[in-house]
Parts: sequence; C-alpha cells; structure tokens
Amino acid sequence: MTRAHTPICCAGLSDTALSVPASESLARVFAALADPVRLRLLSLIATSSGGEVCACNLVEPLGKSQPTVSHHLRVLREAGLVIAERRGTWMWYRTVPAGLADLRVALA
Amino acid sequence: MTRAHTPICCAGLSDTALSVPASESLARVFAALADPVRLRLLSLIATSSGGEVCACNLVEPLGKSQPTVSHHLRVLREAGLVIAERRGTWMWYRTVPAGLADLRVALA
DNA sequence: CCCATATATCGACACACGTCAATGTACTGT
DNA sequence: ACAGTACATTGACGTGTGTCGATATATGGG
Repeated sequence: MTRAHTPICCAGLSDTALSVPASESLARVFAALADPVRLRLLSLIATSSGGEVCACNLVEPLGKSQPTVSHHLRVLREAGLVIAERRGTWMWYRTVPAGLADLRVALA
Repeated sequence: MTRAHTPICCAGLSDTALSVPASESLARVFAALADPVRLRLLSLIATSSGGEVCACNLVEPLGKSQPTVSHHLRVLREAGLVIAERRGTWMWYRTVPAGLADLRVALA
C-alpha cells in the first residue's frame, strides 16, 4: 500500500534485515538487560576480583530482598549472560563472555 | 548479614560497579531494544539503502498496525537510537550511530 | 537425626507494556 | 477552501514483569 499518487516516498528497503525469529531471540537477551537491578548485578559479577561472586554477596549491595535477587540471577542465567556453580552451600556466579560478545556483534 | 560462622564465602566486591543512576539510564535504552518489532524496525532503518527510510515503508514489512509502528518509532526516538525528520508529508528515519556505539562500550 | 544457613520457588499484588480501533493533526494538490 | 494522505495521539484491553512474604529445597555441622 501507500504507493501514493505522488510517489516521492517509497525508497529501497534492504532484504538483509533481521528475521522474525532472530529478532525474538535477540529481544529476549536485551530484555534481560532492560532492568537496572540486573545491570548492577551483572556489573558486580563482571568487575569482581577473581571473576566470580558468591550470591550471598549480591543481596546487600543491591538493596533488594533475597528472593528478588535470586529471581534476577535466574533471568540472567536463562539469557546466557551468567552461569552458576554450586560450591558447598554457596552459589558462585560468573559472566559468560560470549554472551556479551554476541550482543556487541548484533549492535553493528 | 551473611558473615557466616564458616567464612568460606564473602569474596571481594569491586567498587567500580555500575551506579544506580547509570544502571537506570542504561536499562531504559536496553528496554527500547527488548522488543522484536523494534529490533526489526531498527534493522530495517539501519540496512536501508541511503541510510534513511520513510515511515510509510515500515508499516507493511512489520505486519503491525500503523499506530503500533508509530509507537515503536517513538520509543526508539526517545531512547536516542533513531532520529526523525519531516520532509513534506513524510517522516524520514535514520539511526543514531553514537547511540548504538554507547551500548557496545557498556557491554565491555 | 536435627538444626542452622544459603538459595530457590510459589503466590499475590501493583504496575508497565504491546496492541489495535478510533480520532486528531499536519501537509499536499486541486 | 476542500479532500486525501501520512503520521501521531488517545483510550482501552490483555498480558507480562518486578517485588516481596512465605515456604520449600539443599548443604553442612554437631
């Protein structure tokens, strides 16, 4: 449609645009980053000395309840941005460099 | 809290983590990308020949109503990812390279 | 075994978000 | 002026999401 009677508009659209499935999976990852608490969480994990943090150290600096922090960590995990490892009673989290790298590529 | 009787946990947190205000503004931009329709919209604009697209060319390929597309374009505009320019009856959209560049930097 | 601690899950609530039909606004040509 | 087109805004609806309290599931110690 559109195809107005004065066709000044209607320029060329490339066919190399993002596919629908690709846009949906990309959007899921960006949605994981679309929350200030999760961004601070990711930042705390990424900048920690040793590259990994115990979850018990993440509750207090965020100022959120323990279930809320656990929920956000789950979202980051399911987005492939962090991974968790049990070590005794504690859960240690570290970032997944490839996850963030894929996003940087998508933004080009 | 936490400071358990067996202090195996509690590693060092860096103080270079993201501030609360910074996380909030960053999250707003990522939220603009956290939608498949907006990602395809941005992709259509970015990959168009000439670097700019008339809004009339964006409604049909997205398969959404005109008000919905207009709404998404507004979100992208307010996030600083695209800018619009009136040219007669039509609105021409193009991406803001610095906006995407800032995100790539934040993901490092 | 039982208890304490660490983390995850559940249920519920308020709020934000994507979508569309209807309407409004801006511009063009006749 | 008028009619038609392009785009934006409004209002409403359903759905998703962040948050917390309460509860469940580990894990380790005595």
